[in-house]
Parts: sequence; structure tokens; C-alpha cells
Amino acid sequence: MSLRHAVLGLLANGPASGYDLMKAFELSLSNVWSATQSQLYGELGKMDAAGLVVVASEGPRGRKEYAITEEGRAELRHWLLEVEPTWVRRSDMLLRVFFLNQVSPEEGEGYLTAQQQHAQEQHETLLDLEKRIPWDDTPLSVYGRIAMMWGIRLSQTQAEWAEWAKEQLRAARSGSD
Amino acid sequence: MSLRHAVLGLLANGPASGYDLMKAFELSLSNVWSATQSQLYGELGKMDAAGLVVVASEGPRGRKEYAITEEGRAELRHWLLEVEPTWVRRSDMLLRVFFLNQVSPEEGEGYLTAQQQHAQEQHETLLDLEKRIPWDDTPLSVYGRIAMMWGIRLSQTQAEWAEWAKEQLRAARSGSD
DNA sequence: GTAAACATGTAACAAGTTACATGATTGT
DNA sequence: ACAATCATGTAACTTGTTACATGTTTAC
Repeated sequence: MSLRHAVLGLLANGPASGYDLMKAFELSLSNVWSATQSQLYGELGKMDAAGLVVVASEGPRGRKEYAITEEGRAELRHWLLEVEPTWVRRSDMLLRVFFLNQVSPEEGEGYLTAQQQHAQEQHETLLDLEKRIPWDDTPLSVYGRIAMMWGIRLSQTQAEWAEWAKEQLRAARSGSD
Repeated sequence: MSLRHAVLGLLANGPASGYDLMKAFELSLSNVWSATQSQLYGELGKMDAAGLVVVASEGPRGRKEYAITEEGRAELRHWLLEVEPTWVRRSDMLLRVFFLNQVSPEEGEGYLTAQQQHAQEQHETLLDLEKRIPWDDTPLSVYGRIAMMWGIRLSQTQAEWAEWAKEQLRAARSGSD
């Protein structure tokens, strides 16, 4: 139930409307947690009912600005420090690798090449972005950079792994000739 | 809809019952794709109706052995080579990093240490397992090893990243003293 | 005036989890 | 005899996605 906590985390930095939060999900959180507009408004309603947020003010066009409550802050803190992150255990990229013996070695290698290229592109894009952002010593900046570096290291690891995997394939092929 | 493809991939190596598949998910696929017993039986029914699998034989205790059909093989092949893997875009481990500015620097560092330790343990467990398995040149073995090496590299990357992140935190703290 | 952006909501469906429910066979 | 394992299924619920539906305000 992390959508709830993502919303709490965003509201901890100041009140926002459902629309504002949507933008935040698209812009800053998109690589970490995604949410649809539909889901967001539904969750905000439930969080209001649960006392984690309140409608702080209403603006033009039916805009409702939500603010986090003390209860919400407590829940966020609890989730941050006392709930174990769930280790990701689903990857359809990796699932395919398991079944790659169903296609020819050339096709298998092609699959790995595609994954390598995708990772390389991702790596370059993120690296470029990282260089462009003027990071400073504020907590928001420091943690934002830490999160971004995860993506940079992850994509690099994937590209290196795919390269290594292709070598393994070639070695196995020449070994059984 | 990858549960379906995981099932097709498993059945491509030979017929199996729902119970057999459940074991396969728990044992070999658990780090890549998880499925509950409930979901599995439901999906097998739908796949049967869709013509991707057939009940090849019935055994004791109501056991139904499913076999992949030609249609199923075609769908598996299509998924393997023509459907783009969906890049994982959800990590509650990383989501917490984004909001770590809500707790004290010491608590933030503690969170990263916990993630580092988890990754190190995972890394050692997998490395140990990798060493123990007698790998050979058969496709199943080669691809199995490639998949396992992904986990090994990923956990190593996470441990290194967490260490680096802690250094960044300390640097930012001393920098703003 | 009109297009873009702001702003919220509902309905239908797909996927995934937990719990309940039942019973047969095998090994000791 | 009885415990472990084999074996399948359903119900209720949560989470997430896609599509539909509506209306306001701002900037040009």
C-alpha cells in the first residue's frame, strides 16, 4: 500500500491538490512509483476518511488542497523507519531470460543486445540529467541525487550484465561445437 | 499479463500439473516472478479456454496434467521476441529515499545501512549458491546462470550504492556545519 | 473565441493476495 | 492410525489500469 505513503511523503513538504500530486508523480516520482489520476483521487478520498490528510482549503475549479495531519506524519514516519521495504521480486525482463532456451541462440543473443542497448540509453540519459542539475547540500537535494544515482548504477549494471551474458552464450556455443 | 507467459515457459519444457507449476514458481522462479496457488489455478483455466494449453492426462487425486499447444508455443515465442519488457518503475525501497528528509540524518543513515546489509546478505547467499551449482553448457544451465548472475550483480550494486549514499550524507552534514 | 491547462470524479475491468474449503494418496 | 504431501478449487478483497464524463480558468 505504498501509493498512500508516496502521497504522504509529498504532502509532508507542503499542501497540494490531487492535480498537483499527479504532476509530482509524473515529474519527480515517475521512475520510482507511478500512479494514475484515477487511483490518486480515490486514494485521497480514503486517506481523508482515515484522518491522514485533511482538505485545508478549496480553490477555483473545485480545487481541493490537501494537507497532511499529525496522524499522517506519524504513519509516514512509521513506514519510513519500521516497515521493511519489499524486495522487488518481479521482472518480466528476467523472466524471459529463463525461457530463452526456447528460441535460437542468435535470437537469444538478440534479446540480450536489446536489453543492453536499452540500459545504455537509460544510463546516458540519467547521467546527462545528473550532470545538469545543480545539486547542493540541502536534504532534498542530497536524497534526490542519491535516488538518481541508484538509477544510474542500475542501468550501468544491466548493460554490463547483458554484455557478460552474451559472452557466456558465445562461449557455450563454441564449447559445444 | 506475464503470469500467463511464465506458465507457458514452464510448460514448454514438458507437461505439468498446477501443483507442479506451483513448486516451480516457489523453487526456481521465486526471485523472478511470483504467483499464488489461487492465481495459478485460475490462470490455467483461462489458458485452457484460450487454447494455449490442454489437459493432456488426468492422474490420481484429480490431478490434471497440462501441456502447451502449438498456439501456446507461438504466443510464448511472440512474447519472448516481440513484446518489449516493461522496465520496472516501482520500488518502495527507493521511494523511501525520496522522503528520508523527513527523518533525522542519523535515522536516514540507519535506513541506508539496513538496505546495505540486506543487499550484502542477499549477495553472499546467491554467490554461495552459484558456486555450488554444477553449471554446464546446456541452454537451460547457461540461461539459468545468466539469470542468477543478474541477482548477484544487482545485490552487489545495491550494497555499493548504499555505501556511497552514506558517504554523501556524511559529506553533506559536515559541509553544512 | 478558443486552445491549453486546470481540476475532479466514476465505471468497468484486470491482476494479485489472503483465507477458506475439501478431499485423496503415500509413507511410516 | 496419522502426518505429510499431493491436489484443486472458490470467495472476498485490494490494487492498479483504461476509458469515459464533465466543467472552469487562463493566456493568447
